[in-house]
Amino acid sequence: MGIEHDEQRFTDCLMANHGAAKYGMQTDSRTSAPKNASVVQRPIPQQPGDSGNFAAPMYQPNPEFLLQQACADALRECYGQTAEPAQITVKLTPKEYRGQFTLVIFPLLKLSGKGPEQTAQALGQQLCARIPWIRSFNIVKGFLNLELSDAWWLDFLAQASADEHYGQLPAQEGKIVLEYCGPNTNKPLHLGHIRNMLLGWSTAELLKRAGHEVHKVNIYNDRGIAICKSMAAYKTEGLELSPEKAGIKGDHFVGSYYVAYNTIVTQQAQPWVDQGVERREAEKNTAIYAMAHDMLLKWEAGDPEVRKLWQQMNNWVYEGFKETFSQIGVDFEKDYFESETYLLGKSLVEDGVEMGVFQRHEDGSVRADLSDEGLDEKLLLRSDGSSMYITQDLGTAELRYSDYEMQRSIYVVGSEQDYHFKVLAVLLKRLRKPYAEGILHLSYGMVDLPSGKMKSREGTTVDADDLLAQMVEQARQKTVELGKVEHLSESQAEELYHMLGTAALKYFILKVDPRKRILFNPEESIELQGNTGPFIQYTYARIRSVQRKAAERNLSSFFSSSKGLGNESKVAAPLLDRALEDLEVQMLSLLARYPQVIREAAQHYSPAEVANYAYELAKTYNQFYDKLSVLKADFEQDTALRLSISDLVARTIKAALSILGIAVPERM
RNA sequence: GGUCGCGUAGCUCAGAUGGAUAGAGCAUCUGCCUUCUAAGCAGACGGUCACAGGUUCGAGUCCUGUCGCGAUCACCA
Repeated sequence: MGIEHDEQRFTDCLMANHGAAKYGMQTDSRTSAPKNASVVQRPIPQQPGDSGNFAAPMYQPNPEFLLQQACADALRECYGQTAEPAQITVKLTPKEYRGQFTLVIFPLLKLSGKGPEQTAQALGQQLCARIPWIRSFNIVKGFLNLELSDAWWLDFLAQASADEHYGQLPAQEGKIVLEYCGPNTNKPLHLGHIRNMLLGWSTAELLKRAGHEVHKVNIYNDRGIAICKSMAAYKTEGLELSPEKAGIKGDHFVGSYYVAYNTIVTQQAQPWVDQGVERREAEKNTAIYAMAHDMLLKWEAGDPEVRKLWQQMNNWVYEGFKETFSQIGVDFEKDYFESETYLLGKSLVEDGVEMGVFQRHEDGSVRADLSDEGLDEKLLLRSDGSSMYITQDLGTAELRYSDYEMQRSIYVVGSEQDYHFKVLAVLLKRLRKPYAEGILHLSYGMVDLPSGKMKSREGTTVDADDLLAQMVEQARQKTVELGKVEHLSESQAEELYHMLGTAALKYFILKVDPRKRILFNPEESIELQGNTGPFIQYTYARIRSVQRKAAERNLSSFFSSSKGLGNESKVAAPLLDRALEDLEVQMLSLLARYPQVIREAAQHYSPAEVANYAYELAKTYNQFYDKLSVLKADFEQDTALRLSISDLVARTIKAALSILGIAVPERM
């Protein structure tokens, strides 16, 4: 029996609706392997995307669900009461109690009509008697703690080991387009973009693991007054330099002119300010503002000279961004440019006017009255007919739908734009666009410095390239300090520093709930110990080291991940002539949760949940490693079992971290 | 002012259908490398879960109000 049968079996467990078999495999004793696991034969086809009570069909054993079912049945038999399985609360048992799953009894008292102790006792006995894979139960107050049999856990280990893509959920229907990054092209990327990119990229990966088809796209805000300011400053300073000549990365090069513009405009505006004119108004009187504004108008008119300069400066920026993307490890399937969508946006606004859902005012401006939605009146086209930020987004949405016909569009954009995306969704709905319903703003909190918000005009931003380089350098210092570079070639060492440095940064940012703000203190370096990326990487490297030694000594494991389960006679786990250790069970039950973690994290669009799980896994493994020797266990069998557990831990760590864009080293 | 979001240990964070004694890491202190990688493990210290009511057998979690912080409501993007 191969993998497919195993999958089928557990699908059956979930879908079956009568008989003892529905609770899963049958076993003959608590330490032996399942003897007749393949007896259950009820091929019920599982439709992809068919959710039912589960958002995703799961092939792994899902004890929580099985226990809910079983408890509902037990209630019927003990008290003649019917309860919805979904409404029965099954929780993971806290470590300080015996068992892995806990049935909360309190809500069932109305049904039983008995006290908590009595009800728990009755249900516990009923469950234990009927379900072979429940080994024992104990009652603490109103909580019924259940301990699963060792056979259950060994069977789980057998299946998960055989599954090369453990944790990959079955395919779901409907395409998703996920937009992230969305930079302006007048300055380099900063820490805020880093959070955006990490979140966007890893959410996309997470959704893929949850079975979705995801397309990552970028949108460049490549036109408008901002880039014209850089252009004006560049022209003012003589059009002579280039990134090559100056020896500066393209985006930084262009960004330096944006800074130069601000310096010049401040100087030029000073006389007016001295006379009491407000700074913003004063700046409009300056020569350099006039130049930038003139360029904006010429750009719209298609003036060849302005367009050429614009294209050149943008290209420099794209070259620079490309390098940063590659450093941080993010990618895009397709790029969108505001300059290519704003006209389409304008025409959509005109459509809206014709449909009567938008109003053209006397001054020529077009607005949408959204007051009946609890929003304000929104300006869509200025009185001079030029487009707005929102106009461009309308066009981009339309173009994107013609490219992908996606079911869901996810926009990874900061929470300061919550209002903007509310408006966008309403506008598209008014235009009766089929994709309006699928708009989802994945809103995240901003990154704060101890001094407050980052402001590019005040030069308080943390530059993305600088920060990455700093992290790599920090990893290098730490590694050298620990004396771990001896066996590495120079290029291997460099690769390791990059791996560790970016991991520290990525984990630091991704472990936080996306909705929350992050406080970043440039004075304090990002940790490399404790709850960090390198800690988890270290755990992986540690396991790999054990595995290398095991291979040298020709030690075999219970289940080999690469070979699968082989032929049918080997499907049953070897007999284990002892009970599992607590830490072994703890490790296995944690591993068994992985697919569920993926499913829930994907539902919440929260890579942070994956990050926290990976940490828990690594932390628990280190305890396991400390207390239970793998290679020097008393019996060969213990070594074999622990090698199998270690292997699954390593693979699961690797898989979970890969969702976060974190690579794992073989040694560190 | 309207709307939305957030207040958990000295600091940074977990605690997503309401469940047991609110958990980690950092920092401070104490142990553990002649045995699988000490970027580790074990332990100590540290909490009116902003405040006040309410719902419930049970509230950090749900509801109402108050306070504090932030965002947003532009012919900016």
